[in-house]
Amino acid sequence: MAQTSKNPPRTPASAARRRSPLDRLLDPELFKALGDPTRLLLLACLCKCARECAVSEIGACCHVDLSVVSRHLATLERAGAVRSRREGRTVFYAARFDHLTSALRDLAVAIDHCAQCRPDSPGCDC
Amino acid sequence: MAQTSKNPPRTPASAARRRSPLDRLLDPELFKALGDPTRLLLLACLCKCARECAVSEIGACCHVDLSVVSRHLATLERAGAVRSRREGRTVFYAARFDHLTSALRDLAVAIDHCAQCRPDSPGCDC
DNA sequence: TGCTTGTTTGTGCCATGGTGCAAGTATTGC
DNA sequence: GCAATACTTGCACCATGGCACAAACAAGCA
Repeated sequence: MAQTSKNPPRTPASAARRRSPLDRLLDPELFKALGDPTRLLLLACLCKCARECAVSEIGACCHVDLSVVSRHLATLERAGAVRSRREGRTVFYAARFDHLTSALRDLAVAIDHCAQCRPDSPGCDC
Repeated sequence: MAQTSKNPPRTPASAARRRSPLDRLLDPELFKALGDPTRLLLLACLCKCARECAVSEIGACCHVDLSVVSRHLATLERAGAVRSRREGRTVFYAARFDHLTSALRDLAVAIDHCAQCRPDSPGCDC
């Protein structure tokens, strides 16, 4: 079998062609969702509260229109950072702790793996 | 002393007022830098190669102008994801493995901490 | 001093996206 | 049904940002 594919790629071009766990974990949607200060503030509030919070309640933590808060929360939900649940007229949002931490830790593991791979180290799947 | 400040915040509004490790770790600049697909591709290539790569070499891994690659690399460097070093005419970029993984792991730890804090659990600094 | 290579910076174009306001939808209570 | 509450969606405005092209800058070489 191709032993070469078990070593780190020699050039960025060959690295781009090769599939690795990194490609799945470096999710642009998640990082794009976390790239806005207002959204980070909302997410931080949900994490700190560590419970389900209503949209109107969450809106009190920053100075933007409630419609903007609603949109930001929807963006965070699409990215997998929070989940929502409707109860009557109220929609509750909560941080997805497990999903967030595993996404971060899995990525850290994948990056560590790349760092440890050397041209002469077998078993590399970077 | 204020025992209440040692419990999780009860509302998102009070959570926003409170300083916690999360506020420092949820860095918009880092996530904004990681929020673009082209930049993620460049970073992935640098991680997979696990060595210093020249700008022109890195440019071969995606189909955008070299000037765009240069700007993306500068953005990644400002965010702390990569470092650069000039050697003659050539500028070498490399992934900052330790910085990246510690940023991710520290954030995971802070989020975990929030998840475990309960209103009756003392010592909370979320 | 040119000439070449490697990279960055200036500029304009265009798409994306954050925002407020207003209108619409969903659900409950009277 | 009607009004009130809670949230979402439509829309217009504007700032940001990714992009290509061209020019400038940096460094080595003839």
